[in-house]
This record gives sequence, structure tokens and C-alpha cells, in this order.
Amino acid sequence: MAQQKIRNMEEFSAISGISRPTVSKFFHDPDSVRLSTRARIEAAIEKYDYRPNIFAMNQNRKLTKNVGIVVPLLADPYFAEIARNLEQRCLDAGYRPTLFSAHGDPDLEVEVLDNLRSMKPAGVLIAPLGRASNVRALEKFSEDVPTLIFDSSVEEIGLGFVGSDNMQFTAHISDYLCRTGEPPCFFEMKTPANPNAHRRRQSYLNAMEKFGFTPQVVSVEGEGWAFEEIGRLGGHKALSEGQFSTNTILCSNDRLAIGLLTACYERGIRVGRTEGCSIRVAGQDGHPHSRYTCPPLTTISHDYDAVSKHAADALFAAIDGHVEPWKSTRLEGKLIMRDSA
Amino acid sequence: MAQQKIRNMEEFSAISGISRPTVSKFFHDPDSVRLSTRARIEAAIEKYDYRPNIFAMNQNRKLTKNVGIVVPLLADPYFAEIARNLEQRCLDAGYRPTLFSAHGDPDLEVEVLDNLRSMKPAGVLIAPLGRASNVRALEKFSEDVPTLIFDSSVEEIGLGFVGSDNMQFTAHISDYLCRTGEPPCFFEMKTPANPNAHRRRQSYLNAMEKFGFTPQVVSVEGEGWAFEEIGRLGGHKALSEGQFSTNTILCSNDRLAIGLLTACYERGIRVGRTEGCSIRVAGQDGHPHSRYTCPPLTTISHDYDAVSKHAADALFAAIDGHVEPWKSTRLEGKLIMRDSA
DNA sequence: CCAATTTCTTTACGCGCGTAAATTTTTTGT
DNA sequence: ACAAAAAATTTACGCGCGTAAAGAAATTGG
Repeated sequence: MAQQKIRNMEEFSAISGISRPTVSKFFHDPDSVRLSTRARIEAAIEKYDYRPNIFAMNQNRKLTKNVGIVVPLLADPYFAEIARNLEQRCLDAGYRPTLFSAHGDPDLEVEVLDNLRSMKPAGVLIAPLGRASNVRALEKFSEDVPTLIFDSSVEEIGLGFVGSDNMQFTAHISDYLCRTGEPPCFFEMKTPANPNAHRRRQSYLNAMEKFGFTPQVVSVEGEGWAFEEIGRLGGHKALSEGQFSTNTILCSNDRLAIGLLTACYERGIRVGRTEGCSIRVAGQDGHPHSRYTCPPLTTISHDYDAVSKHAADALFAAIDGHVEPWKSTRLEGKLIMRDSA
Repeated sequence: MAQQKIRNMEEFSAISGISRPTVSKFFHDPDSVRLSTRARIEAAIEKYDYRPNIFAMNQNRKLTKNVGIVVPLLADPYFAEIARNLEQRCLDAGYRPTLFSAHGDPDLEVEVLDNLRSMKPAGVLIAPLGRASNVRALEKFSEDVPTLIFDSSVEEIGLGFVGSDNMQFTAHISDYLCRTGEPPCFFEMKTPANPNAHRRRQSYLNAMEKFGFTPQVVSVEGEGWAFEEIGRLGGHKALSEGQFSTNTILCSNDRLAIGLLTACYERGIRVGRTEGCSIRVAGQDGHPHSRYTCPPLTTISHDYDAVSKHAADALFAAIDGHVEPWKSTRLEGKLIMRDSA
């Protein structure tokens, strides 16, 4: 296939019989050249396996095809999953996605942004750390680079926000829990990493009021992103002190619920809705792991596909010049009933 | 701080009072210039917030500072964790790491390699998909780019291999299980994604022979990387058909064990080593999630830190020109005793 | 078949930086 | 303080491609 090494576009254009500017145009957008020349170029690419030097390309192009995808913690399978989804969409749309994780560290998040800048990306999809984020840095960044915020909204920054409707999440699952047993207590972190948590608490309070029940929020100590451990330790404390006034616990998120389940296990408390179980536990997020907890976790799941599709499409539209006012899109989740509640 | 926008190294050198070649040299290696000039340059950087254009840099440099980190599945927290570790080491060593995931797909793995090539990386750290990997493509790649294989060895490819000592893993935990209760059965996938699985099975067989017990391997159906689901379904089948001859099950990896635990739960089988429990389950890998299963999973853990350190150091040494013959480094794991076995 | 339009070719310059060679300046050792 | 060594400067070219302008060629429509 490769008869001779092509070193640059000059050589390639010579051997393919097409002028270099036309070849350059082709690589910028294959549809911008006549069908017959496109075919000739593509045949030559196939034959000589030539690819333009991306560094030289990006140096002069005002807009690269790079897209940054930034998540707060890649070790969290929820973010890994949505990042994978976004990555695929970028690829399909002809962009070059690059994955970044802040690893739960606000300073690293700023560093990532700095790094990203030097890549002159066409756009960036970012799920901010949340409360700990350097909002000023984010805002400044979004002024220079088309930026779409997803998962966790901070302010009216960037092109817009796409995420889940946390109010609906909690309303829906609270409703379910109230109808099928004792009204839930709400289990959360005192200082949550993520502003979604506040919406969820508020929605819980609303739901309880609607049903005429007395709400009870248990807020546990703990900083950072080790939610399982925070849930486990907080769970132990709350359980030993009898802080839960009912037999049903709605957790602010699935990872907290997973930790709570572990605490329950360690205390010999049977969780579930069947006979012999003393409490019910539910989560929120539809975490990839929630299916495999013991008992499997009842939760309300993000619509991963819809969130990533909306986010990616909104970014691509903006890159293509379709200016739109800042908009917040919040998608509904769906209840996944399992054994835990 | 920023009085005036610096557009390129020319302007920067003018305003900082240092010639451009020296500035260029500085950015290549700050230690290569006199301390006093280094200080002046760094002061100017601070003052004008200048950063060289990475595309222009990488275009001419024969060796970039890019390092690729490739894992088979980023959605697996084990890989996410080790990737994070490697990423940090690259950063600390002055490289620019970029994360890639094959998402369990051999074709994507080849695409990633292709993509990586165009980045002209100084080196690549890759955990191959394993059995499904296109070994030829990997080999060809490793001839062009300094490549260090980690986690899962395929052949004597690249600079070397760094991973865990799977024989030791299984020997150690088998030993533990044999000494503390009934000898284990071995629970694995019939067609494992990863060659480590074969070593583990073999080591299990060896251990059983050493103890004079009859080994029993239960190999379950299932393709791909959804190990939990494969473990759950295979667990149901094996349990319903009474395929386990003892009350102890050693799983080929933690994710399989997690699925098996779920199957046990769903069948009402109590897992653990305390009274009232009918079977013991152990895993292998020290998966980040293993602490939070119910019961918490007894496992033998990779030495994440040591593996990533050895892998990164070996790559950096090779990049720095320290040629060494191909070498396989396998690090021991340590037993983590929890409630499941 | 010819004019209008589209597409391609030729020519040329610039991007921001790496890097080499020759020269000048600064530092080092004694 | 002086010669040797080290470091910085000046000058100049190249990397691979984007891109603009002007003209030539191919395509289209009637």
C-alpha cells in the first residue's frame, strides 16, 4: 500500500496530482471540493496513507478541531460514562476530543483550563467541580473559548447549561417513596461538592410538604469527593444516634447511598422493601454501579444519552456560528426500581 | 499583571531583554540557562503571562513532551485510578499527558494508536485490551514510538512491561483461603478479555495442588467488558446448578466478584465468614469499589503506586536515552482481608 | 456552442518557533 | 588579573501548512 513515504502536503499534492491549496482545502472540509477531485485525493490518501501534520495545521488555523471534555473526577464511573458518550459524539461530528479530569481538585481544574487554552480548542464541554470551582477562572475562560457547562451549573456562564432536572429527580423519587412506604428522610453531605445537592434537598422539602409529612434532613460531615466513605461514616453515626425518624432514607446521590448501604451491612441492618428488612434506601443518579449493590439500589437515573446529546449539539451549533442566548436545559430522569426501596 | 499582550516569543524576548534563542532554550529546559537569566525570564513570564505556542513548538521539535496514556476502559475505576496516577507522574516529570480509552473496543484501540501517532509523543504508556488487541498494530506502533506496556502483557513488545505478579496474587489469596476455611473454587470468564486471567487460573491450580486439594474451575460465558453482569449471570447459573463444590469462591477479578455477590444476594445466599453465612467470596485486584460491597470484598490488591511508578520511570528513562533490554517487571500485591472471605 | 460560473492551479507570503553557526559577552579558575 | 570556558546574542534558515490573489481550466446552463 505504502510505496513511498510522503513527508508533507507538498509531496502528497505532487503525487496525487492535485494542487496543495486544494488538498489543504480538502482536509479542512472534504465537501468543499469537487466530487471527482475528492475521490482522487481520497484514493491517494488510501494509497500513501498520508495525514497532514496536526501541529502545522493547528498553528495557522484560527479555529482548531479540538474539543476539550472536562470532568471533575474521572474515577467516578458516572463521569467516565458521560465523558465516553461525549467523546463519541465529538468524534462522530469530526472533532478531536481530549479528556481531562480535575481529579476533585480546584487548582487542577484551573490548570486544566490553562492547558486547554493552549490547545486553541474550537469548544469545550465542562462539568465543573461545583462549589469549589474557581468561578472567575471559569468565566474568564468561557469568554475566550466557546464553553458549554454540563452536569453541574455554577452561574450563567458560557454558551449554556445542560444537565438533569434535579428538582424533578427528587420530586419523582420522593413521590415514589412516599406512596410505597414510610416517608423518606434525606441523607446528604453538609457541604456538598456540587450545587445539584441543594436543589435536591429543596425538592425533597417541597415533596414532603406536599404530602403533609415532616421532612428530616440528615447532613453528614466530610469534604472532598470520597462520597462512599463519607456516606459510610456518616451512615454509621446517624444510625448509631438514631437520627433517622422513619425507615426510609433517600440519599442525595448514589455514591452516598452506596456508602450508607455498606454502613448498614456493617451494622447488621437489612436493607430492602421485603420482609425481614428494616430500612429502605434509595439513591439518585443512576450510577453505573447501582445495579450491583446488595441490595441493588433503587435510584432515579440521569438520561445519559439525552444529556450528552443536548450538550454536544449545543456546543457544535455554537461553534458553527449559531448564536443563541444563554440557556439552561434540564432533562428529566427516570425511576429505576430495584430491591433497596 | 498583564500590561500588554505578548503575541509570540519574539515580542516576549524583546520585552524580557533576553534573546529569542535563549528564551527558546529556556522553555525546552529551564536548567539549561544561567540562573540569573532564568530568573529574569521567569519574572517576565509571571509579569506578562506568556506561554509559547505549543503547536509551533511541537512542529519543529523532533521529540515533543507529549505522553499518551491508553487504557482499555476508562469507565472501570481500576483503570481510571491507575491512569490518574500515571497522569500525575507525567506532569511531575514535565510531560504533557493525554488520556485515551479504547472503551473495550479493539478497533477503537487501533484508532487511538493512530491518533497518538499524529501527536508525535515522546512516549506512550499503554494497558492493552489484551486478547482482543490488534497485536500487529501495537507492535508496529511500538517500533515508531517508545512504548511501555502495563497492566496486561501481550508479547515482548515495546520497551518493557510493568504489571502485577498475577501468579503471586492468586497464590497468596488461595493460600489464605485454604488456611482459613474450605479450599476455593475458581470463578472466571471462559474467554477472558485479559491474559492475566490465565495466569491466575494456573496459579490457582498450582496452589490447590500444593495443598493437595482438588481444584475446581467454573468458567462462565460472556464476552466483553461488562464483568459485573457476566459475573452476576454466570453466578446465578453456577449457583442454581450447584457447580461450586466448596463453600469458597475465588473470583478471577473483583468486578466478577461484585457481580457474583449480587447474584448471591438475589438468591438469598449470605456471603461472609461469620456465622449464618453459607459461602465465602474473594476477588482479585483491589478494585476501588471493593471496600463498599456488601459484604466488603476480601481481595488482593495491586500496588497501584508502585506499578505506576515503575511504569512511568521506565518510560522516562527510555525517553532520556537509557536503553535497556526488554524487561518484564511484576510487582506483588497485598492481601486485603474484609468480611466476604 | 458560447458565456457565465465554479473549481483548480500557480505563486507567494506568513505563522511561531527550533536550531545552527559565528560572534560577543559574561563567568570561572587560578 | 588574565586566559579559558561557558553562556548569551545576532543572524538566518527551515518546518508544514493556512491562506490570499490572479489567472487557467473545467463545468454548467440555455
